[in-house]
Amino acid sequence: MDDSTGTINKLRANGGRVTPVRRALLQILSSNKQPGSPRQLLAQLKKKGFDANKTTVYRQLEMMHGAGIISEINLSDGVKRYELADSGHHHHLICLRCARIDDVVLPAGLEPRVEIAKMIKRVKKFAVERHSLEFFGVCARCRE
Amino acid sequence: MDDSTGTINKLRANGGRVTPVRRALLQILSSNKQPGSPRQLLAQLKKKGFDANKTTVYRQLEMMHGAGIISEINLSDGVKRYELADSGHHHHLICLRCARIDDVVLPAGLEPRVEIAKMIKRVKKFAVERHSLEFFGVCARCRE
DNA sequence: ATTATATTTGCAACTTAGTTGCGTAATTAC
DNA sequence: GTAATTACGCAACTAAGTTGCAAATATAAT
Repeated sequence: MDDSTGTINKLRANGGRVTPVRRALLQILSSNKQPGSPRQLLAQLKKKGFDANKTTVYRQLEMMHGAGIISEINLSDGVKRYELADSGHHHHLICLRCARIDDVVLPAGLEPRVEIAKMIKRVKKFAVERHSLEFFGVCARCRE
Repeated sequence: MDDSTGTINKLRANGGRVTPVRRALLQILSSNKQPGSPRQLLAQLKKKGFDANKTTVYRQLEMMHGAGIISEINLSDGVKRYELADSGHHHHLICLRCARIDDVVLPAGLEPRVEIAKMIKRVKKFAVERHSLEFFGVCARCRE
């Protein structure tokens, strides 16, 4: 009963079957400290002994993303990254030197959700469903 | 003396030569209402009678981006888009139905730059250099 | 437990974005 | 106008991501 039990139930709830590859992928995602690219996740699967195929990984990620189990992150390098969705609403700090990705949770007052969404609806008649906010800069380690 | 004159000077200032392709690209970028992908920009070039090559377009965009003449936008579809940098700091509204991209300028109070950057430096020791904030939702036209 | 059904998987081939090396062409400086 | 340098076009390449289909396997029904 590790961290991935909850997400496995979510899988079942979405009519998905519980296969070894899926179980392993979820376990990997739940133990990863940083969002992983399909390529990295595939490598991690192989390290675990699964001779998985990239097609499978892409399909799993797509399915789990659609089911809201994982969320997708787009940085500037053209590679998608995935992390468990239940890690709470947060944003990312991307280090321009070492490429490390850290999380940051903004205090409610600074979170751009509510007020800005209202203003955009009023001025632009655009209904915001979600936003992405990423910060690029230099991390603590690289600044020393 | 159209809108692209200024950017052509920026080109010269950066040691760049003024070639027909560059002139045309800048003209296209300055008349585009939405950020354009390399593919779109190449198509626009061809429509103007330049039998340009995609390599050239990629190289131009990279160079102009490096020189700060244009800025790069990364959405969720794995395609980079470019717009003139001197259009002022703004964010994008991306319609999930029609894929149209609109701009929005946030009032100073709602702009996540200053306060959040300070807080991130304090708490995470991370020095923010730039941020990207995009809103995904449904545009006015598609909501009717 | 066994079987039937539907989903998942792996493979190979494909598409699209973007890159690299190099010879040719064009711009700028003289 | 000529030389030096930069930009261009082409072809070949890498890497991300997709698609069709046949074989494998998880689930549900017996």
